[in-house]
Amino acid sequence: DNNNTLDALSQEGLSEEPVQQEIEAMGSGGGGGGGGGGAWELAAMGICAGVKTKHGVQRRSKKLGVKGRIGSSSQVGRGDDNYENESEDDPENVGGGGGGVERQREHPFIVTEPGEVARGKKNGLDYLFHLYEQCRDFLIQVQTIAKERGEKCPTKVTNQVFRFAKKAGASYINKPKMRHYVHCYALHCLDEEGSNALRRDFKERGENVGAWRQACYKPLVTIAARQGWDIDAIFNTHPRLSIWYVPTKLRQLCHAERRAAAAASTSVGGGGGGGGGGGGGHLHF
Amino acid sequence: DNNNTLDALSQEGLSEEPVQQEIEAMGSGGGGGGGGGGAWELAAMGICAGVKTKHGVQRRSKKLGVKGRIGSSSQVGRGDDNYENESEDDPENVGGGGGGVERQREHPFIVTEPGEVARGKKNGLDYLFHLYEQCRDFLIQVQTIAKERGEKCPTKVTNQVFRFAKKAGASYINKPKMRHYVHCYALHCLDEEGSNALRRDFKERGENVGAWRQACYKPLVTIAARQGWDIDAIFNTHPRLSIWYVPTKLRQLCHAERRAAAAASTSVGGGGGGGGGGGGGHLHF
DNA sequence: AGAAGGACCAGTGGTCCGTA
DNA sequence: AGAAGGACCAGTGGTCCGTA
Repeated sequence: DNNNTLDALSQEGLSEEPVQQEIEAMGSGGGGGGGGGGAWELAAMGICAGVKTKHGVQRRSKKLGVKGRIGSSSQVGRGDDNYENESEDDPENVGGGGGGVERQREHPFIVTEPGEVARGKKNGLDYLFHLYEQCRDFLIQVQTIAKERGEKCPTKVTNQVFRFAKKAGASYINKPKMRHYVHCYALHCLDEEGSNALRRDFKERGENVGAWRQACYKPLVTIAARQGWDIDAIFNTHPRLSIWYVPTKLRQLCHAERRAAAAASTSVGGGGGGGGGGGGGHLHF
Repeated sequence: DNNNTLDALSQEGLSEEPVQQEIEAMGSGGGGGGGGGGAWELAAMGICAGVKTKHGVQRRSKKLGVKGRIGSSSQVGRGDDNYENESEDDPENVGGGGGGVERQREHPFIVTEPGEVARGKKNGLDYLFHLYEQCRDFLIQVQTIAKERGEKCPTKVTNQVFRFAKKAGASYINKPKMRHYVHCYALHCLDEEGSNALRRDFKERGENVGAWRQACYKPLVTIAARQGWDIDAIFNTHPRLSIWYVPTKLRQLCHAERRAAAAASTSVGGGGGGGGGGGGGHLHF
């Protein structure tokens, strides 16, 4: 259990000070939750904020060689987080540039068994799945604020939620990453046993994260087959999964496999009915 | 009943030939339906297409003095409905222009009693509400196609549905109009008796459509008050209303009135609990 | 003045590809 | 080579305002 704490703190080198302002605006929200959490929660919620960040200084002064975006830059919002003090047309900033301050990124994921802590500059899969739970918490907070203000209330993890997470200091959460692994989290939600088995198998065989990620599709398609191929219903029915958009590729795989199954059953007997299923598999990934 | 047919045909002067292609791509879809329809349906579905349009000729050759849009114009989609043969930079088309071909619009709405047919170059409110039912039909068709193709399936009347309606020949359906009167349709769905009474009242007093439209907000807020102020739940719970986005202004009015009611009950007794309600009204439109 | 709707705009879902 | 994520882009929700 102490290991968990250590691992959580290994993230600390990348976390920013949480922006309290938005958090203050809302009631508690969180509530429910269920299992997990613990040390994760502490690091995530910025409660470890007392610990100084190693690279903390330069973070805000970077500028990252931004290319001139079209539009936007008008509405400033109520946040005071806008630091646009340099003229956009300053010829010194255009083109080459890049002051040399190295970009910070999250450590890459490795395939870990359930409960296993990643060593070195790596993150484990328990941590990955924990990020999804954190996003859920952020969504609940956004929903609470929206209801209080009588505004439209998101039912999914939207851009607005990612923005909120970032403002709350969870700079390690971003849309491309979360979308990339949604189906892995889905398998974890829908068949934790199966998900765990897959993790052990891929770890044992020394496969990388990309291979494990790819392998998560197939069992999901099998689950969908058992439930009438309705992957949207499967997501929407599950309390923790319902807040995530069904990934395009998973939807396509389910559709392709449904077609293949239908064609097979037609060319063989023609019986038609639903039920049963399972069997071979015509998946071409 | 014959009058209905006549009135439906009065729309015919503005309807375009339906584009069958997309319609062929899908199964029947429609189904359910319930009440109304009849002659409306015929005109709407383009079954009267045999009747020639008076202004049919110039329709497609207009060009309407389009200002140069940014972006788009790239992806052509699978439709063959793209008639971009004139160079965008043709100096003769830029600026002044306008060949003189007059723009066609739908006749304006007037306040009519239930069952009453609008005379002259006007449309009645039964026709307005019928447009909402038509949009529902178009949505169901879009959903059917999406499911067949294994694509994301809209639950609301989206831009995609409006585009589909237009391609299917229902050029008289457009987003700004439908959004403008959503709350009027909502009242019609949620309290048809009340809606009918309001129509009779406003007709009798010779009020115009804008005044009637404004007056539709208040009874809706009263309904919301009775149901715990959750206007989203009220929309989503109703089978025909659930496909429409809650109008911003209606949401704001419900929120403002909820605040006012809460403040009043606090300053008087402090009792707190939900229930009852009704009473005075602090609405400032 | 009253009303219909083309056209615009800020912010979305989705993910590529320059980066480390 | 494998992976994280800034940044982009087509199409969305929302509605203003030039038009009739």
